[in-house]
Amino acid sequence: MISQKAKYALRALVALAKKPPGLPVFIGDIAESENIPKKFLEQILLDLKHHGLVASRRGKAGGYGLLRPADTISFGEVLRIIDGPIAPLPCLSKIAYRRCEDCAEEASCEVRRVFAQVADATRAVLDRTTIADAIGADLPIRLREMVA
Amino acid sequence: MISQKAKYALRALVALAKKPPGLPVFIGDIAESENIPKKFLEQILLDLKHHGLVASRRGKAGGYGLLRPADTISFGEVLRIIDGPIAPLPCLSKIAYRRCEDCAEEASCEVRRVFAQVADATRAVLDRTTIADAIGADLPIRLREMVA
DNA sequence: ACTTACTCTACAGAGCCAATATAGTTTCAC
DNA sequence: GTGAAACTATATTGGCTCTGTAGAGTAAGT
Repeated sequence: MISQKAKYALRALVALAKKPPGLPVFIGDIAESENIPKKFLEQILLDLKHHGLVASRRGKAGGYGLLRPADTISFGEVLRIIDGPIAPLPCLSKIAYRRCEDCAEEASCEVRRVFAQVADATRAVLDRTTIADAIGADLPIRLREMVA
Repeated sequence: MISQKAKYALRALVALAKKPPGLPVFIGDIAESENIPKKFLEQILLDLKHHGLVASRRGKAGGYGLLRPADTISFGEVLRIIDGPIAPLPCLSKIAYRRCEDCAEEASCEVRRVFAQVADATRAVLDRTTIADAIGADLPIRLREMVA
């Protein structure tokens, strides 16, 4: 299960990507149209800003906008910012690897072997799908590459 | 991330499957060999028993054993018992569907569309892989069927 | 100046997770 | 039958995360 916060973040990015680029959008507008608590969304957008996904302008004509093209922002990147590692086990994470200290040997761990498959399958979707893909009608994503 | 509890449950089932069927195994033995807190493992096995995966015998020559053949117990089934729904969003769960009340229309939700792909890919692995598969060397699982 | 809106820190209630505690109950060996 | 070993069951704990809320502050335009 992804967190509510991650879901909000993705919905907000999708909403931003649908607007003409360049024009900043008010937090309040996104919050209202997407049904997200405004103060909570402020935190989320701030977080995304610190990671370079969006930019903001203050003042009366301020607001938020995408800093990078929508087709360069993957779902996986957003999830990692908001929720942390995508891997189902800490010993399978690429960005935050941690050994399972209760597990004898990693190489022979049957559970790990199976979840490695899950992690690969999940990453195949999340790291290849961008905000732009989500808006376009070209889903479902071809999964053939991951089988190779 | 799956819970520690689910990881313990899977490791315990794998350990049981490695033993000759019919002979009950002590909780204490599994706890020690798998490095699982014994009292915690008691809860977990009890839970699995209530769901019909394992059986127990009390008394001096008691212990736990698999109630069903290892090749009929999938990882997905265990995860659903211990951790609940596998789906990344409540509105994508088959066993515990719940509408996202903050989401306008389900059919047009871009986030949902993407995570439906994730859910399919995840289920393809977890529901096809059994405890017996995990022990055998026949991984990786062929993913071709899910592309079809 | 004044309004609007973004920025940032702090915090709080709820619920979940992992584990422990405690008190039984059953079975079998002897 | 007595006792030890082992399973059964419930309750509780401490810590943590999740989902927000509050409020003071800062910047930009008019």
